[in-house]
Formats: sequence, C-alpha cells, structure tokens
Amino acid sequence: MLKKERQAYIIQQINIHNKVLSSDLCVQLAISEDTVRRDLQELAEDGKLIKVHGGALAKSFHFTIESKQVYSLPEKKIIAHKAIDLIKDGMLVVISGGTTMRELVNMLPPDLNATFVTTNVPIALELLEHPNAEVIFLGNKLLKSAQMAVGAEVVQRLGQIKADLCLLGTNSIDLNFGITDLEWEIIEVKKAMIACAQKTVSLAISEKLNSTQRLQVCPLDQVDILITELAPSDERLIPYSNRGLSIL
Amino acid sequence: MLKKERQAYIIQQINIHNKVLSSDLCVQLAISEDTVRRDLQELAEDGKLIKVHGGALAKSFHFTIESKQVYSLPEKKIIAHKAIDLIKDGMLVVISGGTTMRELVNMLPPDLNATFVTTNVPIALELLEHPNAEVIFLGNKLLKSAQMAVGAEVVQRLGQIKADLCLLGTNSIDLNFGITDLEWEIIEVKKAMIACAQKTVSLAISEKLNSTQRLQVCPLDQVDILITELAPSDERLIPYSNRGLSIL
DNA sequence: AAATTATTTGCGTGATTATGCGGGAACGCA
DNA sequence: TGCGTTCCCGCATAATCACGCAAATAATTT
Repeated sequence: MLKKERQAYIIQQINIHNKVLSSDLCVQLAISEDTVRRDLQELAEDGKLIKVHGGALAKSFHFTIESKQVYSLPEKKIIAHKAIDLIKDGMLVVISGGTTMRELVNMLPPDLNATFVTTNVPIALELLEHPNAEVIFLGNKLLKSAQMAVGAEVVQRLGQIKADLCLLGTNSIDLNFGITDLEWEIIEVKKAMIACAQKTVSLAISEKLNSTQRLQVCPLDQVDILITELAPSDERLIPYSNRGLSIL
Repeated sequence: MLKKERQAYIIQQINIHNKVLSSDLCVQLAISEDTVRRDLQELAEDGKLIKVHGGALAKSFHFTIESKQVYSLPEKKIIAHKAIDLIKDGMLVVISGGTTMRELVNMLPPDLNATFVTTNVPIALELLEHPNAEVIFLGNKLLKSAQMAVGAEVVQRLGQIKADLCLLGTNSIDLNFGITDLEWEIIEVKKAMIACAQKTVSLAISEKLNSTQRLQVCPLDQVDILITELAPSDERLIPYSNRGLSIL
C-alpha cells in the first residue's frame, strides 16, 4: 500500500469517527506504529488533523470560543496575571464567570496541576483547553443571561465541596455593601461558592470599585483578597486595605 | 511495444485500480523500472495521473480533502433538518454531542418551546443561544477529549429523568454490533441517555454506516429511528429498515 | 541505401525515501 | 510513587529515485 493511500485512509477514519488510535491504525493497515506515527505527524503538519498522545483528533471537532473584542482587555490581563500566582499545584479552585476569568483561564501555565469547579459554560469550555486542569462542572438548569448553571441543586453540591480558593469575577464592590450583583439566582450560587472556599478572591477592574447593585452577594469582610489592575499602593485601594483585605 | 501503447496501458490500469505500482508495471510490460518511471513522470506532467513514491495514483484520488471547517457540512444540515421535525413543543429531549448536533441546535426554530438535557459543553453553549429552549446541563467531571461530562453522577442523574426523545450523535453503527464508540466513559453516558428516553434516534452520516469501534453503546434493536442524509429508500438503508428501524 | 541525427532505452552509481527496530525518555494513569 | 504505554531518536535495511552515459532504436537527411 502506498503512503498516500494510507494517509487518505487515516483522514477518512478521522472524518468518520472524529478520532483514531495509533494502535488501531497499525493493525488495520498492517504497518508498524512508527510508520503510523510518522504519517500522523505529517498529516498534522499539513493541518489535516490534530495529533495527540496515542492517536489523532479531527481538526473541526473541538469547539473554541472566538476571542471577540473584550472590554478593557489590558487591565483584565494584568488582573489575571496577579490572580494566577495564587493558584498552586493540587489546589481545588472554585471559579465564577466573566471575561476576566476567561482571560485568566487562558493564561494559566500549561504545567499547572489543579482542579477547577465552575458553573459557567464558557469558562468550562476554556478550561477544557488546558492540558492538565481537571474540570468539574456543576450543572443543572442553565441561566441564559449568565451562561451558567443556577438553582438549588448547584448550591447544594457546592455545599459538599471544600475548596482552597474562590475566584470571583466581580461586577460591583463597595465599602459598605460589599460585593453586589443583579440577579437573584446568580447571587445564590456566588454565595455558595464563597461559603465553600477557604479564601475568597475578588477580581475587579478599578471601574467597578465603589459601585453597587441591587442584591448583595457578601459583605466586604468575607472577601480575603482584592485584585485590580492598579498598583497595591494606589490610593483608591487604601480604604479596602484598611478594612482588612489583602490587595494584589 | 511502443511507448504510446505502454502509456495507454498504464492509464488503463490507473482507471481500473486507481493506482499502479512501478514495480508491477515493469514486470507486466517487461521493461526496466527506469522506463516505467519515465513514463509515469511524463504522464504526470501531462496531468493524467499523480506520481507518488513507488507508483502513481489516479487524478481523482481526492486526498486533497481541504480540511473544511466541518466535515460533510451539507450532509449534516440535511440530517439536522430531518431530526428537527421530531422535536415538538413541550418535549424533554436528551441530546448528545458532535458537530451534527451542533448543526441541529443551530437550526432549531426560534419559536420551539422544549427542554433539552445534555452533558456536552459546546452543545450547551449553542443551546443557550436559543431564545426559548430550556437547557439543563448534567455536570460532573468533564472529559477533555469529548468536551462532555461523564461519570457515575451523570449516569445516575440521567436515570432520574424521563425523556421523550434521545438524539444520539453516532460515530459508528453496524447491523451486528449496533452503535459503538471508543471511550468507556462516553459509552456509559450514552447508555444512560438511551435508557431514560422513550425513543432513541441515531443521527449518522452515511459514511458511518457499517463501521464499528471497540465498545458497544447499544445493540441495534434499541434504536428506534435512524437518520442519515440519504433518501429513506436508499438501498444502503434497507438492511436497517428490515431490522425494524424507522428510517428518515 | 547510407549516413546522420534524434529519441529511447537499459544500466550503473550514488542520493533520497520509506520503513522497522532498539533503547531510553516522556507521558498518563492508578 | 511506580508501571505500562507511547513517543522520540538514531541507525540499518531495502526500496525507489535521479543522473549520466552508452547502446539501441527510430527518424531524417543526403
């Protein structure tokens, strides 16, 4: 059998099944694993498929979110960078949603070995791109507006978790009212996320400081760490520092 | 034997077998390999065939399958269109993953008022775009390769559901082995999905008919409806029809 | 018809390619 | 952590290819 024939067969199998195992191919084609691997490598270089450990995947199979224009992206990158330092190998991290979080997940070091719990669909999808992260999605009814799972089921299951860290994308934070948000169902979930984690980190661009919304997620004293794009010494952060929050 | 005769013979062989080996030709024609190679080269320059290491392939050999964004998209659109007719207002539909499913979700009529249960992240995200669909994501540990939730938790919760319809993206379907797939964890979930639904629908492009993989999801008699891009009367579907499946 | 020229063919040699194998590194899973 | 699998690297082997050359054949000219 000619090389091109083999490769055509591989492409066909990929298109039908979305994935192939090297071990299967070398049996089906009656050739050594090395040759299979060389074929897969070649096809991967041509962009016909994606090579992975043990076989290959169809290129179109994975669905990734196109990174649209994100508001205040540079600031969010800074915040994400600071937050990543808090995540250590072996940690169990509860993580909410939002574009800042997406940026954070995107920037996670590939060798990080942590477990992430989320109820947010886009975040889960982004986490799936990470080579080592274990991803646990607490699912239930999905709330369209926030693209996340909400409801008693989620709250209850969060209650069964003991997390090291809760990373909270924050819409509004204020000295008096703490963290606030807009929808009751989201509040419920965020409360539960905070409750189950040892440390709560609020990620917010400085614009959101000293703003409030209708419903309270938690008072300020339940937040351990506040991360903004500002320098920790920035005067706008001093009141928060005085209230006992660590500023990064 | 004249040069033209030889080359005519080579073309003929190409047309019959879609390929020729240099080594075969030089025996059949009783000439040296160099001459064969020169002939092939000449024919290749004339665009009559494609020369490769060790022989030549027919021009029609379309290993130039440009990696389209989604493989066989037109076929999948046809399948999706047929499947949509099965979904009625008020139904509870369990839905698996795959590009065909994504296409289906994308094409759902906006006024449809149904509830969808899935464990697949991209499908969930796509469903969230729908204005009226209620989306329930059964979450747990996420499997990176399939971008879906798997595990006992998911299986158990599927067991608590009574669905009207199970739409199953199918990688391999065969008369003897039924529906098969590659990964144990996926099998588990798909089994549970089938078990909880009144009717099971298998969606598969015709290429996937009569192909098998390592692990069985379910025997053929557990499938109620088979949807391909082919006309229901197509002869390739007759064996399945004879086994009691409804063909759409 | 003979001579000349052009084309084709086969062969030798060395380069290139394809493939399989062994051993050690890296990976993934429990 | 350890174990089995997969991967990667270099090497050996064999098949295939490319090039030049000379003999053979065909075509053209004289």
